[in-house]
Amino acid sequence: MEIFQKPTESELEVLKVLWQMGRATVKQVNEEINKTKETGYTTTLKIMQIMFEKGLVSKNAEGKQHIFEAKIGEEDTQKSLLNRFIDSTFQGNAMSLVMQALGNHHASEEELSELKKLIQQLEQDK
Amino acid sequence: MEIFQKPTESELEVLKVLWQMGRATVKQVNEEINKTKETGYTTTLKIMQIMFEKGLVSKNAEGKQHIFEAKIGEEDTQKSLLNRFIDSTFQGNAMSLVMQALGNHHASEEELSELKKLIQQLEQDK
DNA sequence: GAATACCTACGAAAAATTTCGTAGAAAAAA
DNA sequence: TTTTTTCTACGAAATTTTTCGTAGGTATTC
Repeated sequence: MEIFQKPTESELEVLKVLWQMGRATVKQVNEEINKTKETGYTTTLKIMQIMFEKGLVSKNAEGKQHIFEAKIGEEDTQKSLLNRFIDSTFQGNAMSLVMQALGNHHASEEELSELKKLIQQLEQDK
Repeated sequence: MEIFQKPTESELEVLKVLWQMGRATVKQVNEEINKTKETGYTTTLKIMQIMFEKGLVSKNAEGKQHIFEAKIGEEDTQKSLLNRFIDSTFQGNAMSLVMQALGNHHASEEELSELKKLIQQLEQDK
């Protein structure tokens, strides 16, 4: 993977909104972000402009305003960030991360059985 | 949790060395880091001084040199960073992270059976 | 068509992080 | 005791990221 530059924290927030909404204007993204954290319009705009330069989003003029879309997928991004995180924080030991995540967060029965299914699959693929 | 300030990337590198060695001088830490990435002595020193101010490490004069130790535990730190990561990148969805981590990284049979054991435990604790 | 509202572009300030040069103190060697 | 080596302290430069003010352009309203 590693096809794109690592998004910063702020950029990730923008991406989350775009993934959720599909396409959105700066105004919409900014409003969404402001539900969590007060941020000026031009701040969000600037972040999105930088993201455009980096190729993280696409822009499309529509009348006077621009419609933005994420150019990198949610799963791919998560995968890439996850790998980096495993390396930096868990010394590359993915299993250790899995165990900790399981231990610290409540899993529903459904989730557990889904997980078991995945494990069975992995065992078969040996 | 959330008892300590989030360590930066550089600080995490230092912590990793300290966790591994227990106690170490700046020189030792710097040498260890240099196996991966060229870094000047004073750079590492500065990082460690900042970490001391933040309370992430303790210092102990021993002769002219100082011996450092991590003041925050590896597991606690991992747990805290993991939670933050799950929130920022996986929208708080821990299971989704677990699935991706399992899917992307090869797990040995041992690891898988250990994992199954953990799942059984979780199921019992219902 | 002038005034107003709404957007984007640009640049620079502010903040956070990383890097390193220089000075000076303590120890070791000569 | 002088010289050299080895460390730490301090401060500032460089870099990266975040924030925002101001200018200018396009549409809308009166």
